[in-house]
Amino acid sequence: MLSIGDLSKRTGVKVPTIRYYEQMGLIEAAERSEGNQRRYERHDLERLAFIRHARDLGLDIPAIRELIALSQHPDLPCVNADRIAADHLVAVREKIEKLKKLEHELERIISHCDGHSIEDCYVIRALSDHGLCEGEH
Amino acid sequence: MLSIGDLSKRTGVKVPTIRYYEQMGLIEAAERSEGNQRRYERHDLERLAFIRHARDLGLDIPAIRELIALSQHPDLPCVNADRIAADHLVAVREKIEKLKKLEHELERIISHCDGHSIEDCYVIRALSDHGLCEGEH
DNA sequence: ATAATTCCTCCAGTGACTAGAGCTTCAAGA
DNA sequence: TCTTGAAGCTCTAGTCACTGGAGGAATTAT
Repeated sequence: MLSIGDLSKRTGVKVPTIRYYEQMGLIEAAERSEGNQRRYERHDLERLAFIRHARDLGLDIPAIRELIALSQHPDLPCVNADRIAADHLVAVREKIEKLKKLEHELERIISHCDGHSIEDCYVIRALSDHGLCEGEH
Repeated sequence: MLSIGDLSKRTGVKVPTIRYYEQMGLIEAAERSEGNQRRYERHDLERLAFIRHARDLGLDIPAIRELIALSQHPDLPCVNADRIAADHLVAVREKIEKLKKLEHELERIISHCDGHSIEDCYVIRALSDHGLCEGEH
């Protein structure tokens, strides 16, 4: 039997976050001690590790809820789980593309600036005048 | 003289967002018509375009506030403006790196799944067992 | 003159936590 | 057994950059 603090230390998930996950329905409401404190078992440790891992991969809470629901029906086909992961991969790739464009644009703006006065500052000028940009954004 | 709706159409910034920027001190409180409606001029159009552009580049509101303040002192050296842009570039690069790791991990997880039942689903198994991961995350 | 559109302010919601107030329970040492 | 300090409890509010809606006033078009 683990206290919420023990569970937190073992998983690296902060105490308030565990309570938040309970509230969001990702973790079942834990049993309570006589004094109303949450008590957890191995089962909860695994569930929380699953959630943590999914969050680290950037999945949002509705997606995690769905994955948990799916994982409780071992006999179903796993296309839905695969779809969630694949959709997320697409979203991650889109974000990378956007950020690469930003990176490129920022590099260009910074490298054009000679570091003298604000008056001639390419950073400021580029922001003021979209015409100085290369890509569309 | 432009209404807030005109300004919105010309800049692509939504009406409530313009009011929000005013509240955040990025735009000066506009003059008002007799009936208390905001009236803008070319000056405001430029300011809003500047803000929009900076937001598109991913700069946050405090950074934009600082850039605006700097831009109003043309005689100052522009190292501070350059620093804001450079710091942001570093942050963008870090985000890209993180997302690339995620992309890689998701690709691996998805490609390992044979698409049969949840019981054997690699997506679910990988989430349950961090030991199946390659990188640290 | 009337109708349709746009504007106003104020308040609440988004996602995924995080922090604090004020109180209760637990665990360890004296 | 008593005490004390840490950890737990609930509830509320704050984060960031908006976004949306209610309810009412002003403006514009017909």
